[in-house]
Amino acid sequence: MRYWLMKTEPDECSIDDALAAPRHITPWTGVRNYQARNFMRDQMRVGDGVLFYHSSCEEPGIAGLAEVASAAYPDPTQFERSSPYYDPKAKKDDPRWFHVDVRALKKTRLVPLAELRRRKPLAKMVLLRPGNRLSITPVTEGEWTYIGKLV
DNA sequence: GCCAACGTTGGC
DNA sequence: GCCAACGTTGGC
Repeated sequence: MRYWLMKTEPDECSIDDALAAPRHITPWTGVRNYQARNFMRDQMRVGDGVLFYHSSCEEPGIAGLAEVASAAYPDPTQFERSSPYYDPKAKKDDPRWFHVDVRALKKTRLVPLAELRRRKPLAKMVLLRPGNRLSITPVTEGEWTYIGKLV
């Protein structure tokens, strides 16, 4: 069992949106970064823990808890010409982008980025590394447990 | 809206 | 395979 932090823009899909979806499931489409794709495709397993993170918004931070709900499968938006995530180089028989389904479990209090930075036990979180922009980052078991008590 | 940091692209 | 130019991310 592994743990992850997944960023989403609440304007696009907030924790409330994810909880309102059928069976609380959101297909995590639109990831167009190879490292993030590889995490989903190669390392995620059904049941892995997910910190649901709001980014690019008024108050960035952890907003909820979720879990990985499927194995990785090809992202259909890469083939949709009208989609902002359309990738002309992706081929049907050789998809470039993969994603998993995420099941939202609960909304938590918003734990702001500034608070995460302040918490000594979280000092080594990948999310907090200077210059980090990855939309999916691994979380250690220690960090997961600590954050579980915070929220 | 700014801008620093980073990833990707493509010419050579 | 290098690297400059460009586009994107995301906090502020």
